[in-house]
Amino acid sequence: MKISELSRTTGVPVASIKYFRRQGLLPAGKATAATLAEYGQEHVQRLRLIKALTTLGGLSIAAAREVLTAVDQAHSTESALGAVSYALPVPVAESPVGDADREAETGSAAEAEVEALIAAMDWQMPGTSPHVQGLTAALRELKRLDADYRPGELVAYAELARSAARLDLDRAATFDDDPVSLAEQAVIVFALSAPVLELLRRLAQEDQVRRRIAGGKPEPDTE
Amino acid sequence: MKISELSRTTGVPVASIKYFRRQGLLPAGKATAATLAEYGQEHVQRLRLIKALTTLGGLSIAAAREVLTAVDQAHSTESALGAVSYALPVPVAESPVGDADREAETGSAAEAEVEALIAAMDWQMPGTSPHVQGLTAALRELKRLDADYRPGELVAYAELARSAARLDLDRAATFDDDPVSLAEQAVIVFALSAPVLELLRRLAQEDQVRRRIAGGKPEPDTE
DNA sequence: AGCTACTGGATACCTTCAGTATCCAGTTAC
DNA sequence: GTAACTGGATACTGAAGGTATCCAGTAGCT
Repeated sequence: MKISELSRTTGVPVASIKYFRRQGLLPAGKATAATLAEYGQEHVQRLRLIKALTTLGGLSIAAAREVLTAVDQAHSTESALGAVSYALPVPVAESPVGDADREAETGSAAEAEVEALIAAMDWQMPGTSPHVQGLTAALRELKRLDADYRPGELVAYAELARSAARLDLDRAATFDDDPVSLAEQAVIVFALSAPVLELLRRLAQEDQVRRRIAGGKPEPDTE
Repeated sequence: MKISELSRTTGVPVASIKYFRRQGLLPAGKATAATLAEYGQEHVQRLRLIKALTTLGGLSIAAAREVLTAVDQAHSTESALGAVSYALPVPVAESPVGDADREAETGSAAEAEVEALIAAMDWQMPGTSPHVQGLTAALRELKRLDADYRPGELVAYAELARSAARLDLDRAATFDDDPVSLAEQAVIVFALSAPVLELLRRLAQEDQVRRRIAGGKPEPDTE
C-alpha cells in the first residue's frame, strides 16, 4: 500500500509517518521506484506499537527508538527482554544539588541498602545495571525527604516485584507460537505492563483507603 | 530567611523559586514589608517535595500543583491519600483513531473485563474513578496489539497490586507521629512509591531473564 | 540622608519535544 | 499530458519548563 493508504488505515497523519521514519522508528517502505514505496502489514503493526509505546508506555521518541532497535536486533525472547529492559527509561534523575555532607552520608546509606536488598533477594546483578543505579538514586531522594523505607519494608516490596516479574516472564513465554512478532510481544509485556500494574495498584489503594476510612464501622452498602 | 538564602540552601535558582510560586506550587513567604518576604523551613521542605514529585514522580507542574493543593486541604491521612490518588496523572491517553467496528467490539470487551476484575477482587469502585477509566483504556490498547491478558492473569496481577497497596497504607500509617507533614508523607508514599516499585520490578525481571537463560529451568528455587 | 543589595511582580526569552505543514522536483497511473 | 502522489528537506507550531531581564520599592547600613 502507499503511504497515504497506510495513513488512512492507521489514522496516523502522513506527516507523522514521515516523522517516525525520519526518526528511525519506522522502517522505510520497499521502494518500488525512485519516488514511490510500498508499505505492508508490518508497517501497520509497527505504527500501532509506536503509538502504544509513546502514549501508553509514556516513552519519548528517543526511548521508543532504542526499544524498537533492540526488538529488531533480538534473536530470542530473552535477548529481546534484556535489551528492552535496559532501553526503557528509568524514571529517576540525579539531583546534583544540595549540601554535600548530607549527600555523602545518605548516598552511601542508600547504596548499602540496595546492596543488602539484592543480597537478601538472591539476585545476581552486575551492579552496573541502570536499575540498580536508579533504585539507589530513588532511595537517596526518599531519604532526603525523610520518607525512606524501614528495614524489611523494601524486601516485602521486592518480593511482590519478584512475583510480578514471574508473571511477566510466564506471560512472555506464552507468545512462543508467533515467532515473527515475538520480540514485539516481549516489548509489550515489559513496557506496557507497567502502566497496567500501576493502575491496578491505584485501584487497590483506592479500595484500601475506602475500607480503612470505614474503619471498624459496618461496611457502607453500595448505592 | 530571604529568598536568596532559600535558593542557596535548596540549590534551586531564585528564578525557579519565583516560577514555582507563580505556578502556585510554593506558598509565598511571609511578607515582612512591601518588597521583602521571610521564608522558613516549610519552604525548604516544600521545595524538596516539589523536586521529588517532578523528577522522581515524573509529575508535570500542573499535576504537582493539584497534588500539593490536595495536600494543603487534607485534614486526615485518608483524605489526603484519596485526593492525591485522583490528582495523580493516569498514564493512558485515549486513541481516538482506528476502525470503528473493531473499536466497538474490543472496547466493550475491555470494559467487561475491568468490571469482572473489580467484582472478582471485591473492590467497591465508583466506576467513575479515573483509574477504572484508565485501566479500561489500557486494556483496550493492549487488545488492539493482540497482547491482552488471558483470563485469570489480570486477577493475579491485581492480587499483587492489593498486597502492594496494603504495604503502602501500612507505611502511611506509621507516619502518624508527625501530624504536620503527615499529608506530605502520604503524598510521598503514593506518588513516589511507583518508581521504586517499578524499579524493583525491572530488577526482578532482569534476574528472572538471567535465570531462565542460564538454567533453561524456569523454576527458581524458593528461599 | 545616601547608597547599595535585595525584593516581588511582570514580562520576555530560551530550549526541548513532538509533531505539522510547506515546498520541491521526480515519477506514475490514467 | 496532466493530475495525483511520492521521498526528502526544511520550516513552522505549540506546549512545557524554566531563565533572564527590567522595574520601582524598600531595608539596612553608614
